[in-house]
Amino acid sequence: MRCLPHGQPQIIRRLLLKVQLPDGNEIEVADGATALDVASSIGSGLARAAIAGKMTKDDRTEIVDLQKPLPGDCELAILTASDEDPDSLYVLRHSAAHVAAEAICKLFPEAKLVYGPPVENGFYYDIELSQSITPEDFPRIEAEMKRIVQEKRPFCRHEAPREEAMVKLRDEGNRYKIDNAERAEGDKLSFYVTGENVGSNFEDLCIGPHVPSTAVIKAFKIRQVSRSHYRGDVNDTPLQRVYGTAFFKKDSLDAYLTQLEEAKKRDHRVIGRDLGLFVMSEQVGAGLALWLPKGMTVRTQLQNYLTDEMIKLGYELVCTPQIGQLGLYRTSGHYPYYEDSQYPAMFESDRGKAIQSALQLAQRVEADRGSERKRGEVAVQAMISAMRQAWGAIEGLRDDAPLPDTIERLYAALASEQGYLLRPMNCPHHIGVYMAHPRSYRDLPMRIAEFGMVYRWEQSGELSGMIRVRGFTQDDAHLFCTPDQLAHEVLTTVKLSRQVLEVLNLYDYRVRIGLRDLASDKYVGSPENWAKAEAAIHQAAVESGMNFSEEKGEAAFYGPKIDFIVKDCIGRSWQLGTVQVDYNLPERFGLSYIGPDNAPHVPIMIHRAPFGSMERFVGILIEHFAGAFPMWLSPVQVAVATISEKSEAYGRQIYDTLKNAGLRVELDLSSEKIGPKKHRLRTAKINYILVVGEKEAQDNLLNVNDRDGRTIGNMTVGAFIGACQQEIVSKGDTCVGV
RNA sequence: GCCGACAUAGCUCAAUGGUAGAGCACAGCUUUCGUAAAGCUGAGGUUCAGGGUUCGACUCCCUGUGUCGGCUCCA
Repeated sequence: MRCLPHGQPQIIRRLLLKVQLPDGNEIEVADGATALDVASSIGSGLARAAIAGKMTKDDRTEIVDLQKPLPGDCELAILTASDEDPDSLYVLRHSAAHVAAEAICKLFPEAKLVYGPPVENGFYYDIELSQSITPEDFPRIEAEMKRIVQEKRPFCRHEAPREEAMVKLRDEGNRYKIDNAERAEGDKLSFYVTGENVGSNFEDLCIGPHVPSTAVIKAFKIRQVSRSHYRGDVNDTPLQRVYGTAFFKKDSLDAYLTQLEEAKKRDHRVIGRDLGLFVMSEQVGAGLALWLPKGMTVRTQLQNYLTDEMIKLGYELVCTPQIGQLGLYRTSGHYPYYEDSQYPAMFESDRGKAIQSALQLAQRVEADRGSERKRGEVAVQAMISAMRQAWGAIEGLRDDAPLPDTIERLYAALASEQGYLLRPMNCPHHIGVYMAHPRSYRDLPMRIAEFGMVYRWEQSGELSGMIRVRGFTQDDAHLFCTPDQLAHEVLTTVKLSRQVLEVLNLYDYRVRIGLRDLASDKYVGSPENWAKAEAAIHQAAVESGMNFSEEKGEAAFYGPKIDFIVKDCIGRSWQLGTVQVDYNLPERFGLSYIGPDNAPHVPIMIHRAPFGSMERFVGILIEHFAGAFPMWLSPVQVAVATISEKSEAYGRQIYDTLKNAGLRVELDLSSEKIGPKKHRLRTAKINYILVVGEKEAQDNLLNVNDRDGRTIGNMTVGAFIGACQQEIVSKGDTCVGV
């Protein structure tokens, strides 16, 4: 028994901690025990495999170092060196980031470390370094990392009181670390040394946790280097961001890298070109897709499907133009608030065009400094005086005013100029449809739909194939309803959105409720309206039974929304379908219906687009199916390939029969051998390839092959057509077989 | 928009300041072929556009356009 200094027997208040394990068992360990102690008490094998603990106490879960004493009774899971466990990988990759940073610092002594977190599929480290790191440097970095790993150095945590630590950081003089430390919470700061030798081994300010030793980091790869800015601020210091990944096992790394290679082959930009689905033309303009006939076939099938479903649900189709008067968008709030995100307005009068030009010049000059700015200001003044001579003075505009005032006056002058805007959204036009007649509550809900093309001036760096474009087609509809009808209509639209994803086998989506950010001023409408709209959206999400996350600041400017988000083949997330509840635009446009009380009421609008954008949706779909569309969507469903010229007549006869049966069919009479012919047709992702030669002609049969290389067998034409029709109706089942 | 890289035949890529080339695809011919690539021949180029340096530019410099990877943004 330990004794107190006074020699009195110690009264032991607490000897044991209760630790609940994932299997439900509870074990007791000594006070001060660590996750490693718990692992050891369960088994030495587990202790060897352990890399961290996942501890829950007071409903808070955190991942902790193996060596950290447990704070009291808790739940604890031991994280082991498993590539299957995202938590284990998270810790591993955090540690790998430290090793990468050490390697980079050794090779580039000038490098200043900024921030190096684990991310979804690996880690990155932001570094300030004037010299560019290039892919040619990656093998050197990896070799240096390998050396560090082979030294089997432990990760050792050190804590210091905040003030003491800050002194040390200031001595080091790395502004980023000082900044990070200042933003860290708590009265202590922690550091991790990669090794046992404080002072000589690599050390980084870090909250942890880390794996016990570099030896655990068995498989890693530096993959990419790119640019970023400190704290994401483009005006702050430019940094180099080195991306890497790490796994516990080499096989897992290899599998991951192979998967990335495979994913690249699914890229819709490559498949879209190879299969002749769409092109992007430099002559037409960035972000403006040209749908080729085969791509348009896919799109038309999707549109027909959705249209049929909408008609069943009581929607009606409308068609509206792609531009509209500026006044419309002033009322809606799109113009000039979102001016930067729109194609420039087309002003009608010379005066309007001149003011627009002067404003654009003034805005550009405002960003300049020094003599360049002085020259610019002179040019702006010259434009203004020329305008005065031509059309008279612009109200409030003085020659000697500072540039910001001039910009404000030009803006004000532009506000009364007439012109047109390429529409960024369809809703104002659909509101025009609503306003075509007086409406009664008996007309509601009114559901109007249009595959409407809209144009947005996306930043040039954002454009990406069909997935992020400047001109796109929304499968847009607007529902106008009474408050009583709202909940039911929102729920129905949510169901429709899920239905279209799932009919295409797209189950891997997440649902996000976008709410208003109270701190932002980008929203229109009253807090009461917002509260009602957000409640309606929330209720629909709950009733639909989906898992969802709620995110502030993701609402549309007129209302909250439910977004369906999917990933492309290289892991980027994109919004597809959306459902939005809007109390505000009806108010802004003064919409009304006559209620049963014979008084006017303001309807509520629902904006919804299950595909979102046809361009983006088809892009994602190309990647999802790797170009091998289910038969109902395929641009070419069947190919007839003749063995030789001797079978040409029979081939033509089969082709005509299939075409008359409504199948999309291609005839290949070329003089190649059947091997290369099949190869070409399979590469074109045609669902079924019918080989026809003298034998088939004699027996009046088809030799049916699929695009995966399987020979299905011989069938009669009638049986084949029947199976195809069945497969088309099923929207995804395989029905052709013998 | 910012940072960086890139732009050569339809596609993938060569050509280091001195006559722009290959494979695949395409066209013609030969072959009439039985299930993952037959042979020969041919055509195809304002080397993204415009300007500059140079005796001479695909190559070096500037500007613009576009593409890619990030950042930032996405009503």
